[in-house]
Amino acid sequence: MMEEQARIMQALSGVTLAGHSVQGGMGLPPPHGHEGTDGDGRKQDIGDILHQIMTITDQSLDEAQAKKHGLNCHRMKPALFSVLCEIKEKTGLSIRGAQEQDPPDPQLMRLDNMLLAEGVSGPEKGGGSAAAAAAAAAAGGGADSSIEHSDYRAKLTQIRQIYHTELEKYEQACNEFTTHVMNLLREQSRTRPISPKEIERMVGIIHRKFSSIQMQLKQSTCEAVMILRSRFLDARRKRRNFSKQATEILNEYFYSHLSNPYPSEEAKEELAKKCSITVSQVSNWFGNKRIRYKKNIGKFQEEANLYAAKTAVTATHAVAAAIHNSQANSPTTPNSGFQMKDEEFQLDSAESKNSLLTNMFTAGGYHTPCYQSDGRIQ
DNA sequence: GGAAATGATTAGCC
DNA sequence: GGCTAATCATTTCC
Repeated sequence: MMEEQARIMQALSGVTLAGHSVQGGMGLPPPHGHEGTDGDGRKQDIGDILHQIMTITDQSLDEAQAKKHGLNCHRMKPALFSVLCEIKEKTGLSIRGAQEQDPPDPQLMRLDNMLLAEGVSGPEKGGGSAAAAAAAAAAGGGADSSIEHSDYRAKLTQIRQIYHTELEKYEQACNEFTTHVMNLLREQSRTRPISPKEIERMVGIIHRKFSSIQMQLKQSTCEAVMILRSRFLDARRKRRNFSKQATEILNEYFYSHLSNPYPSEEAKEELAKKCSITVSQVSNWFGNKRIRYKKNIGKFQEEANLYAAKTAVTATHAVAAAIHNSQANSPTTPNSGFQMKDEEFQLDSAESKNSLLTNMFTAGGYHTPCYQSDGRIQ
């Protein structure tokens, strides 16, 4: 009985994956200690070794499989196998697995959260449009910013695509490798003691290895997003002057509301719309304008006059149109008396407006916007 | 190239 | 939160 067990043990230890029994089966000479002492002897030894190797190579797989099958079918094999499993269990080889339930990695959680927030991972919501919109608002509205916005989104979409492609590749590779290793271990479990727990542990190790690769991918993706974001936000400093038309609209409003140059939220929105800029840009503009005007009224006088004249012309046109309409609608109204030359009216109203504005910003003038003690215009 | 103009940012105030 | 005042950074003008 004991003799038989020993024979099986020897056979099992000599069986390799391919099913070839190398040392015990083929009877190769030991590597040291039996070499020939002369040259001819050595040649003979090498020749023998080569011959034996050739024998191994020539040996059919079927034969090896048959041997292996023979061992597996041996009546003592299950008993011996369970004993070996028991011994292995006792040595604590499979205990480690229980301690490898790691808590979620905070670094990984941070990366996941960031990728989710930026719209790289998770369901596609326009490729981080919220971040892009926020950045676009800071960078300034208008056509240019919408170009930058779409540029940002396009680049983010690119990053997203690369990320998902790579992630898919990793997952596929992980699954393939896991399946391969599991099959290998299951196959080997027929010839050596491998418990299901051990296979599970091995799968866990593989998954952890692939997770670390995935983390690197996530880290790289986050870095790419950060670089893209910082580049995009840096564009804020590269300001562009507003269009002439926009500046005119803002100035017109400013000088026509000189006594109270604080547009309401609605007015700001309207101006923003007209000027193709953001509301915050309108606020910035008025903030700058108020302070610069206040600091140097004299310098802005000419500009004030110009816009006052413009406003007057616009108002005149509106009045003229109204009169024209009323005349058209009431044929009894006499035509004479209200027909003024635009040029004359422009001059008159410009002059009157000029004096009005001059008065507004000189001490004692009726419309002088009184600056409060803190400098605010009343 | 330097000065002036201009849009944006920031700290502090209310 | 909106405003002022100071300042920065960039663009425009000469």
